[in-house]
Order: sequence, then structure tokens, then C-alpha cells
Amino acid sequence: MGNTHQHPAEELSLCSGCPFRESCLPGYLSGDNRRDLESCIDRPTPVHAGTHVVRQGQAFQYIGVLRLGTLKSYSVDRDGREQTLGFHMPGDVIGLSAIDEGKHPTNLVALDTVMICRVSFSKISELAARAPKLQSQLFKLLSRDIGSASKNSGNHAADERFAAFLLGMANRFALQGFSARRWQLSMSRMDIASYLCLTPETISRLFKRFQKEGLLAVEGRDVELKGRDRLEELASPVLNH
Amino acid sequence: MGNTHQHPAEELSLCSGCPFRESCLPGYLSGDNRRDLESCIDRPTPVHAGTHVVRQGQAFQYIGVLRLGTLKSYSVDRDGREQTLGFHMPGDVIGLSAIDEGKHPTNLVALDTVMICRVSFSKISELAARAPKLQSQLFKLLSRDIGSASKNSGNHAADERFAAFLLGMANRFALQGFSARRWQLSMSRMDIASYLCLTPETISRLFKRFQKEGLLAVEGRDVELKGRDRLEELASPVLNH
DNA sequence: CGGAAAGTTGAGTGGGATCAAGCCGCGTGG
DNA sequence: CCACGCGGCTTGATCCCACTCAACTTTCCG
Repeated sequence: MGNTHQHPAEELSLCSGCPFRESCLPGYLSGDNRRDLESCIDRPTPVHAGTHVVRQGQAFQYIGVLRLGTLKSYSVDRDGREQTLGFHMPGDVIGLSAIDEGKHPTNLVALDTVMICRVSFSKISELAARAPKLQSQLFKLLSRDIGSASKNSGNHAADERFAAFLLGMANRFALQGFSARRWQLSMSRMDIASYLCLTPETISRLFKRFQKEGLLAVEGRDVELKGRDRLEELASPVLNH
Repeated sequence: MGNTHQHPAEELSLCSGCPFRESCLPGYLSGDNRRDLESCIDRPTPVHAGTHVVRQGQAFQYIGVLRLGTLKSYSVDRDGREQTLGFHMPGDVIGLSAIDEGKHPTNLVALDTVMICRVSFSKISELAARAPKLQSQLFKLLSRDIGSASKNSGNHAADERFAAFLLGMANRFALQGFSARRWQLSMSRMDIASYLCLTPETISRLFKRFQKEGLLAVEGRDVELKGRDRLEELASPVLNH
């Protein structure tokens, strides 16, 4: 890095979908600050499926930008039971919940091959003091996670939560430029169950029922949404809290 | 305010329990910055029970520090049903979830007489750029809310969630210097039910059962915790996710 | 007072958990 | 090559907890 010349196309691909580099828009950052921002954001590093990116309790130092793949966030209670707290997709900023206590409150594990840009939090907050747009962006990212974390709170019917989950996945795939209609789940039925506070049996029955009702076609982890309108109808109690 | 002299005792009482003024510790803020911080934080204004402090959708401009009383955060779905999202107690910073979209995602209503210090968010973030400790404090407050929002996610048994709620209230009362053993609920059974995703009937039965089992004594809104150990045992699956 | 909202109590119901059995895909080793 | 085991997934039978509905009492406020 440093002075070495980078291919414009590579730079572009690095920038697209990175919430921090979005604050590099014309007039947002001076040349100096822009270089400083680049020095905060590490090159993306590949991680294999099953590898832990963060362990619960680990000291907080870096936040990260997920550029490719899926991460599962989960915690383990004293009896050893896993509770899936959420899934992260490309574009998501990870590790923000660790700022407060200085250590990560959850585990983060790769569900498939994942690329992450590490970002030194001390460096980027120092830079944020000099770059108002960047500071504002950090505040917004943190604020967004407060809101999204409270989405799952309501205790809705199983089919409603499941429909909301499917639509959420579809929308996030669409944001990456993939089809919102047809895609592959990166997580197991057990992960989905744990995330929605249901059992794998119930997830299995829901897949079957939704297929029978023509809402989707499913084969293993391949999913195709067929009745998006009906799914949105089902999910609306969840999405509107 | 301005040049008018303030009684030391009043200043002290203003400072205690205010998360922002805590960054005024020796060496944290220069004299200038300290004055600027004071100019961000309005004098506390009293609000009567039942008054809305914030309406869902309202434009975001101020965050706030709750100094006295209890706030209920809730949203209303399209069918008009209320969903209680949480309760705020003195020391809590409110409005942080509104930063992202520039408008408040929830309603905030006073459950009893409430005192709130409004804080101009644009002013305090500007100041934060000059005062690293203050910036760090803002990041921490935001991060804390991410973590606490995900606490309620798990789908545990009713008695476990109820026990966790009671202990949470006790701990927050204790933080204010009140008794953790005996206090008065500021919210109705319906609010508790909505918050825990249960029905008022279930809450009523839980109060009765807990009383019969010697875990607490309850009369109307007066609560006395009698079996704290047993309650913590019950709540542990919730608190450990 | 009186009317409404909050809270309590009881009886019955249903949705998702639990338990149990079996299936399928896959890697491993004989 | 097949036998075997294991984990993920499915399917069926049963159970239980919290919801629902209904009636009643209490509290709150005008």
C-alpha cells in the first residue's frame, strides 16, 4: 500500500458499499483526511466458513466492515446453549456494540467465505473529530443499530416472524445487487430457529407450509420467494413493531 | 443563566447522574469547553404524567437526559395496538435512536412527573469534535443502547422474563440511590404486559404466584422483593441471553 | 356518587415445544 | 466398494404454557 499505485477499478470496488468511504464524497473530506481514512481501513482479509472473527469477551480495538459473505452473531449462556442474535451481510459495520464496555459482548462467526476490512476505532474516532461528516456517519451507524436491535423484540406469531426474516434476507440480498426473489441461505435451519426463538422442527414445518401455500419454493438452502405480497402482509405486524 | 451566579449545591445536584457532565472531570474538558458543554445542556424542564415528550416521526433535534421520573417508549402499529419498547429512568440518555433517520422512531411519554434536560445534538457533536472525552462518551452511550436493546430479544418463559424485569427495575432504582428492595412501580400492569409481550392477565397471575412463593410482596404498585436470590436464579437465562 | 379504565379470577383453547423416530447427505475407514 | 456414524433435517404424536374470552371487583376521576 502506501505509495504503490492502485488500479482504479480496484479502488472503486473497495469503495462501493463501504459506509465509511461514502463520507469521501466531494467536499466531505480534504485530501489529507481522505488519506488518513484510507490508513484506518485495512485491506479486506478473507476468512473461511466456521472461523470465529470475534470471541465473546475479546478486547475491543477494531470495528469492521463486512465486504463479502455472512456473519452470525451469537452468545452462549452458562448452560452452553447458543442464542443467535443476528446475521450480518456485506455493507454492515460490525463490532459497534463493543465500544461501551471495551470488550465484545457476542461471538461473530463466518457462515461462508467472508471478507472483512478491519478499522482501528481509535484512529477513526480521532479522524472523526477533524471530519464532521465522518463523525456524523459514525453516530448514524451506531444509532441505526439501536433501532434495528429493537425490531426483533415483539413476540409475534411464528409465521409472521418467519415471513419477516425471509423478506429481510431478500431485501439485504437485493442491496448487494443480487436477486431479491431467489437466493441461497447461508445459515442452517438451527440458526434460523435460534434467531427467531423457535425450534428447528417449527422452521421445517413453516418452510413446508409456506411452500404448500405457494409463498415460496424451497430445496435445501435454495429459496425462491413466490408470494411476496402475501409475505409482506404476514410480516407487517412484525415490521411495524 | 449566563453570568448569574449559581448555588454550588444546585450545580452539584445538576451534575450528579448526568452522563455528559461526567466528562467534566478534572483534565477532561478545558474551561472553555466546559462552558460550551453547559450551554448545550438546557435547564431541566418539568413534564406532567401522561404528557408526550416525543411523538413518533417527530423531527430529531435534541437528545435528552432524564433527571427525574420515568418515561415509557412505545410504538403504535397500523392497527392501533401499542407496543411498549422500554422504560427510561433518571440518568438515561434519550433520543439516540433518532439520529440515524433524523426523526424519532418511537413515542416517549411521561409515566409520572418527569424532569428532562434537553441537549442540542448539533451543538454537542460539534463540541465533541473538540473534546475527545466527550466524543468517546457519546460513542459509549450509543453503543450501550445497542447492547441493551438486544437484551429483550430472547423468547424465554414468562416467569423468567418477569423476574428479569423486576430485577432490572430494582437495579435501576438502586442506581438512583433508592432502595433496591422496596419501591413503587410507575407503570401499569398493561405497560408491563406489553413490554414483556404478555397479557395483563398473565402479569396479574405472575404477581400472585410470586407472592405465594414468597419471592415478593405486592400491593397495587408497591413492590417489595423478598427472594432476590431466587429471582436472580429465575432471571439468569434471560440476562445471560 | 357513576362511569370508565385497570386489575383480578376462572374455564377453555390453541400454537409451538417436546419427545421420538426416521430420513438424507456426507465423510471416514475398513 | 460398502458399512458405519454423525449431524442436519423432516415428520408425527403428545403436552403444556400463555392466550382468549367472560365475569367480576377495584380504583381512579369527573
